[in-house]
Amino acid sequence: MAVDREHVLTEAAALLSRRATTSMDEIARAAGISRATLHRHFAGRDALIRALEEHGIERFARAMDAARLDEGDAAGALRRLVREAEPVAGVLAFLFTENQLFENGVNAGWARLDARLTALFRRGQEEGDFRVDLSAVWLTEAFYGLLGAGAWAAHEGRVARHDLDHSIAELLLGGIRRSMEK
Amino acid sequence: MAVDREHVLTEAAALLSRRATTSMDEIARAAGISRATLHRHFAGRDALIRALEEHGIERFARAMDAARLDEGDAAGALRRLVREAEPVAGVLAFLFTENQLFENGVNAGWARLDARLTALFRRGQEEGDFRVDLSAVWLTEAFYGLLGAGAWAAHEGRVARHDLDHSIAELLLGGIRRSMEK
Amino acid sequence: MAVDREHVLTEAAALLSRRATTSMDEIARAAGISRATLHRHFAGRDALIRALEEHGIERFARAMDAARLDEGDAAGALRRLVREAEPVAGVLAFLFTENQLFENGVNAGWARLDARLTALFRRGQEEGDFRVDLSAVWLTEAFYGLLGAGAWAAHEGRVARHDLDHSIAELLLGGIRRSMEK
Amino acid sequence: MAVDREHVLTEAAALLSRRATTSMDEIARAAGISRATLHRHFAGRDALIRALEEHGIERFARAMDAARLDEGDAAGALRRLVREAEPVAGVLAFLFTENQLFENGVNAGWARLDARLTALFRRGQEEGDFRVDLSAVWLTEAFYGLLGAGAWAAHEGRVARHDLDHSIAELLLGGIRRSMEK
DNA sequence: TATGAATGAGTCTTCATTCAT
DNA sequence: AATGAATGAAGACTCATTCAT
Repeated sequence: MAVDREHVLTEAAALLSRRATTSMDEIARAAGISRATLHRHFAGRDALIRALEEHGIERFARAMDAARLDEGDAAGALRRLVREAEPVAGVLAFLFTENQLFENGVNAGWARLDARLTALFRRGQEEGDFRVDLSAVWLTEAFYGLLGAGAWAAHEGRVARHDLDHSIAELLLGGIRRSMEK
Repeated sequence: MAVDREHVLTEAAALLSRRATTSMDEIARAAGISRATLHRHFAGRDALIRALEEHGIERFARAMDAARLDEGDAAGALRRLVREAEPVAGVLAFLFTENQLFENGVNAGWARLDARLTALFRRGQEEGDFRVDLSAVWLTEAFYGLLGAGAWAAHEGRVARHDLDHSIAELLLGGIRRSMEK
Repeated sequence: MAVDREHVLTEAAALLSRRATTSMDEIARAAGISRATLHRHFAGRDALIRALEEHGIERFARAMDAARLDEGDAAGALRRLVREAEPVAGVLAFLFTENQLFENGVNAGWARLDARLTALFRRGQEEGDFRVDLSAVWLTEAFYGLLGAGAWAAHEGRVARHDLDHSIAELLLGGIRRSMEK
Repeated sequence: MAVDREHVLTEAAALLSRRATTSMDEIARAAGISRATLHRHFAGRDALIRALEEHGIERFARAMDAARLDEGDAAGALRRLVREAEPVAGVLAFLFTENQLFENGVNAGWARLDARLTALFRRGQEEGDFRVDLSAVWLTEAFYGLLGAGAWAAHEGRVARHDLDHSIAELLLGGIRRSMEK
């Protein structure tokens, strides 16, 4: 009965994104294996988190690919990205708060993804679709923040998972205010 | 009365917001007192976090008062709230992440603050200023998410602290898209 | 199954009987295991003492069984009991001193053993062998007291362990005074 | 409001004889003073216990004096001693179990009192009143053991304090067995 | 390969004691 | 003289990790 790394990572992400101090024991139990086995598959706690990070990067990269960021107008691309990235929101939220990793700049993968996202916002600005008084870098951060808030709200049952894409994308694109032209 | 609880809590908030596993020793040292003294003032780690929660609630409540949420139009009130709440953003973000507390529903204080915030959004919708396709509850969550993202971005130096209020409030109110009427 | 709970308890009893403040570390070392392992087997100091109590109860109960309290005359039964119970005397003495446990009335096991002992004394009284001006309850307490004193005296080298049974049983049965009939 | 050392010692004895690990804080509170004040009057925990020891020695010595051990037959003297010593039983019991002191032989006072007690038993043996198959040293230990058991039984309400002298003295002198000549 | 058992390292917590008022 | 406050030292406890089966 080979252990399914993917499964373990998913469980780990679910737990760690809710409580950064979740113990190896809790993770192992949630994955249905023993602590020792968990250690056989991931050299240690750090390695597990590293793997989680890589897992998140990969899934987020896939979401970006699937969203075809370069096609059509920036707003449409952003909408597609929200839809594709939403399932990864939990992991992203964890990695977002797991600041040590970021501080160490351990993983160049993130920088690349951040860059792609920032590029999307910049394209929107250059094409005249997005406002320019909000920096593309800030919009990148805000994207993560809203995605995390959405994941959390859905998890807590405050927002219907069905509405999530719309809730996030529309807020991000149009803001709260009722706009005149509508 | 040499030890200032307020001071200790501020230091603790600063450290814990960045790393949830900060040890009691580190917190004590940052506050300029001994571990034993820290324990004299807060019965234990849990008690400290609980106190931090109460502290955050109180400061956020004060920010709400200072923002005079009921005066003027909802958008203006929201702008004022962002400005007043920004200094508390770090603590709020930590408490949000450290959600064990929330799960236990320990503190009714939060519910009350959430309600005030939701009421503001609802007022905006009723007065025709805010769009109604995004639920007031979701906007409440999104507010926290953006506030947290802003605090983090500023801490990481990706957004100038000086721009923070504007960045958060404008994104929240107007969204990314360049609106026609401007 | 390398660690033998029985062995650990025996060592713990030996140490704690002599010094109630013996540290977990000392106990662990005496048992030949690490502190962490000690904690793995006994959830904490309290749990260890609780286990010690159960252990003492069990051993004392076995001593009672072995002494066949109901057979022959009460005096003979008492002599047999002293002989069988003597090895447990140390633990019993500790548990008696460490009376927080008793105050909480945690363990009904004791009550049952006390009752058996009291019943023995009562039988002796009813059969005309034991005096009736000393209550059976008091004799029960006195039994423990003398057993403890004996264990202590032997440990301190003031009484030869070889004489212990005789010293305790004879004092209990016949008292100090030289009796006429002998 | 000068602190009454005697009062503090009495409270300390009461607590420590029930639980050897009673903290300085508990003792201070029981005595109605602060921890700091307790430390002003007794240089430290050890000093307090030392003082307690001396206090116990003194009171026990007085009890011996009052019992006039050398007068009349040994049995009568023993009866008087039990009566006089009974109020000190609690302290004695504590000091009896507080073995470290004994092991260190810190206090020659005890040795002297022990010697007086042993001498009484020896006198009884020499005068033909006490049996000689139980060593005087053992009888000394047994005396403490029974006194302690009595104090405890009375405290627990298992023996009426009124019966205590008789219960202890009679058991010690005559044992359990109904003697023929009575 | 998988795991129950064991442990070193480090954190939390408490206590006796000292200090400043 | 008395005490609230502060702390060093020491013990309890937990966790990530390793070992032996």
